[in-house]
Parts: sequence; structure tokens; C-alpha cells
Amino acid sequence: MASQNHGLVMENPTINEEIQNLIKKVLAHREFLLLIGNCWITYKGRASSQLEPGERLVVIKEDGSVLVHRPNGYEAVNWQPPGCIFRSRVEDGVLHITAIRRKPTESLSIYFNLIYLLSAMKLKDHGKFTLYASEEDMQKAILLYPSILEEGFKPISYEKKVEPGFIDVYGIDKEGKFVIVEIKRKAAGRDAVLQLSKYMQAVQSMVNREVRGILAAPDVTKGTQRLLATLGLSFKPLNPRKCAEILHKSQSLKLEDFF
Amino acid sequence: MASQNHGLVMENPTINEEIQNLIKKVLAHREFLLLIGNCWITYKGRASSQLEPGERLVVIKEDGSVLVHRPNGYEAVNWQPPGCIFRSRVEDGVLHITAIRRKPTESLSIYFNLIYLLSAMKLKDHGKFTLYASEEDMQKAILLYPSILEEGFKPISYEKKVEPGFIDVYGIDKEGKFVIVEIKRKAAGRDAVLQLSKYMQAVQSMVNREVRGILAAPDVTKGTQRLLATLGLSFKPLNPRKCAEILHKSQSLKLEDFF
DNA sequence: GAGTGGATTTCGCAT
DNA sequence: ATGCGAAGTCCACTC
Repeated sequence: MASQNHGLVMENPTINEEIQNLIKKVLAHREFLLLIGNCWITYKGRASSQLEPGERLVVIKEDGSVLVHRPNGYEAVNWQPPGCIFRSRVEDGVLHITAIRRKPTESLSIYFNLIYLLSAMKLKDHGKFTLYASEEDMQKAILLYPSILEEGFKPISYEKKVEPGFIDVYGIDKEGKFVIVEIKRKAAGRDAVLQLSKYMQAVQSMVNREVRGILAAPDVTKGTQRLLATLGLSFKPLNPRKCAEILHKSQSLKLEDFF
Repeated sequence: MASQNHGLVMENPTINEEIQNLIKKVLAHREFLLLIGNCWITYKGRASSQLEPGERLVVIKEDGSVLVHRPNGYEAVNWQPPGCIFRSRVEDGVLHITAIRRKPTESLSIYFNLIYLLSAMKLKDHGKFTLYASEEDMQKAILLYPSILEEGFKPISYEKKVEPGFIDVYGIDKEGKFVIVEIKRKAAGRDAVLQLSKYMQAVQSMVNREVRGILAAPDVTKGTQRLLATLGLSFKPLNPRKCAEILHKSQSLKLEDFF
């Protein structure tokens, strides 16, 4: 059993030429690199930013993405998406790493004058990630079990382009009326209603029969209730968790098999 | 000069009761905790997710936020925002950490059966962070130097509530016409135009003079050009970087000083 | 506490 | 490549 990982770990290394060569090698080999220490950062690209010195965690991943994390907060204070090219050097006891990106042209410069922890290694991760209870799950649930939306609803299709955008689901109700469904995985606000309203107008101008609009979401925000009434739209409470459960029972059906 | 950080670093520790006690202490003391190793993860809350075993970096910050990073990708695969409460234990050589959150009720469970690197320390970071070239910068630039929008434009106010939402900036042009400005920090799409159009309708129904709409953005997306023309709105190219520069010259003026 | 809009949003999908 | 909407979005601000 391999309980040993062949990685590199250095505590409080002196920032000198040796470290420079080490960093260059690690970046060239595209290893997972982790630095904790005192650093300052400048960013220029879509926007610009400056971060005064402080103790942070910097992570450079194998795919060329960069994260700078402060000791607090969920979000990275600075970052770069995957695909960066790196330049590094040591000068006067300061490690300077620059992450460069094209399209858009951006550069993130990180300067360390103290390193508490440096670690570099190859990480293997082929584990599968599965997410349940997304808006897509709600959509699938409605398409496979239309009665959860409304008794007698017959879906026709989904993700239908109608100029202002895409209709999540549409079909026919038990009285033969056209039904447009807008799905939200959390409490729906005015924007969702306006979106639905636009789709209805677009469809109304195309088909020659009554068009209904249904907002399917776990909840609506307060003012939205009134807006719904004003526009003559209806609201169907629908829980994403519940939809995921329904799908779980009827496993791995593909929508393409039905439509 | 303090080139030494009083942190804890362990390589390939055996996962036993000692580690359990250590982790409990670190979490209780709210230290910055970093774990690299083989783990699997389950999440239940607003949605649910499952991540099969693989080698990842887990960070638990002092404020109770959690990040799980795979060896690739900019985004965390699993996470929790600040404010979590933690429970931990070791069982059969597996370290189990659960991050629990109220409102919404969520739990993130992390299981390590191999730890390559464990590090815990207190990080000090009081460095100031400054970001330039936001939409707010563009707004300020227009208000302080209205001519960058249009010669003769006189701003009246900003962030004005007009029922469908907030008007970024409004004022009077050199011919005395009402002007509504919608600002976007990047290429504006249909949504921006429709937003502006709504504001115009709302204002038109209130004031008794001609109302113009100007979309201020670095660019517009392709189809949007036509929509602008159809609705009789104009487009003013405006670069967020340039706005930031302008503001940089006239430093630290507050909008409240003018309006 | 709820609602609304921005973000260096990122990501994925479809045109 | 571009456009468009979702996200376990998060965050900040207003009401």
C-alpha cells in the first residue's frame, strides 16, 4: 500500500537561487505547487488590482490556473483561470512569479519575500463528480413525469429557441392550451417572470391558440407574486431536491430517448 | 527578522487518534488548515453532490470557510462559505471532517484515508486590496467628466429607482433632452438594451419631454447592434480601463460631494 | 431579513 | 469564436 507520496515539502526555505531553480523546474513539469508565506500581488488585465503585503496561500495547478487565498473568505482575492504561462525568478531575496494569459491578455504578478511552506507534487484524481438537484434535474423531472407540473400536461419539447432566448419546457395542457414553463432552482424573482412573459408574447404572436405561462420554482420572491398575478401567469411550487429524488428512482434515462 | 513561521507541518502522517486530537485542536483554535491527500466527499444542502476518491487539496480557513480543490480547474469542486461549524473524528484509519452550516442547512463531509501533507498555522494578513476598472469606476468617470459620454451632457443623478430597477446615470443633453445611460463594463448584449428600453418607457411616461437612451460599454454583441437601431437607442464606446485611469488622475473624489 | 444586481465572475452549450 | 443563461454561484448594498 502506497502510503507515501513522492512530493516535495520545504519549510521556511531561504529564497535564493536554489529556490529559483526549484520553482522553475516545478512550473516546467506542471506540478501542483503550493506556497504559503508573505507576499504582495499586482494584477492587470480585464481589470487591475493591487494587494499589499500579507500572509497568504498561493496555489498553482497543473493546468496553469492560479489561486491566491487570504486567511479569510471563501473567494480567492486574486486568480487566473487555466492555461497560464509562467515566468519566475529570484531577486534580492524575493521570489517573483508571473502568470501570463492570452485572450484576454492578463498578467498576475506574485512576490514572496518570506516562504513558510513550499510544496510541489503530482496529484492523481480521476474520481467522478456528480451533482444532484440542478435546474436540469428539474427540467428532466418535468419532462419524464409531467404530472408533477400539472395534471394532464403533455410536454412537446424543451430548450426551444424563440428569439428572446430558450424556453425551458413547453407543451399542451389538458384543455389543449399552449403551456410555456420557466424553471428556477431557487426562489424566482421578477427577472424570471419577465423572461417568461417575453417568451409568451413571442409564442402568442406565432400560434393561434391560447398560451399559458407557468413558473416552476421552489418559491417566488415577495413582490413577484403580484407581478405574476398582473400578467396572468401561474406559479407551480417545485422542489429541486424532490425532482432529483424522482429522477433517482427512474435512473439514467436520457431525454433524447423521449424527444 | 522573523523568517520563521510557528506553524505545524506533517508529511505522510499516519491517520490515528493522535491526528484526530490534532485536527480537533486546530479546528477549535480556528487555525488555517491545509490537507493534501486521498479523499472522497459528500455534500447535502441546497443541492447534493458526491465526489469519488482522488487526490485533492482541502483548505479550512480561520473564518470557517472550506475549499476542496482538484488538481485541475480554477473552481473548487466542493466548498462551504464562512461560518461553518466543524466535527471531526478518526475511524478505521479514515479522517472524517464535517462542515456544518445553518441557513441554509448544509453539510459537507470529507473523508481522508491518506494524507500526504498536513499543515496548520495562523496567518496574518492586513494588506489592503484595491481593484480598478469596475462598472462603478465607469459610472464615476461619467459623472465627474460627463463629456466622455457626450459633449454637453449634464448629469442630474445616478442609481435612480424607477420601478423596473435602477438607472445607472441620467441627465440632460445639450439640447435639453432627457438622457438615460445604461453602463456595462464589457460587451453589452440584448439584455442590457432591453433593460435600458424599459427604463426609457418608465421615464417617458413620467416626464413631458423627449427621452434618449445611451448604452455605454466597451462594445456590443453582434445582434445587439440591430436591436439598438430598432429601438432608436445610441451606443457610446467606453473603456473601463480608460475610466479607471481618468479617475486615478483625480484621486479619491466622492460622488456624494457632487450630487 | 429579503430582494436586486454586479463579478477580473466561470462554465458549458449551441450557433 | 461568439453569444447566452445557469451556478450549491458569492458578495455588497438597499429596503
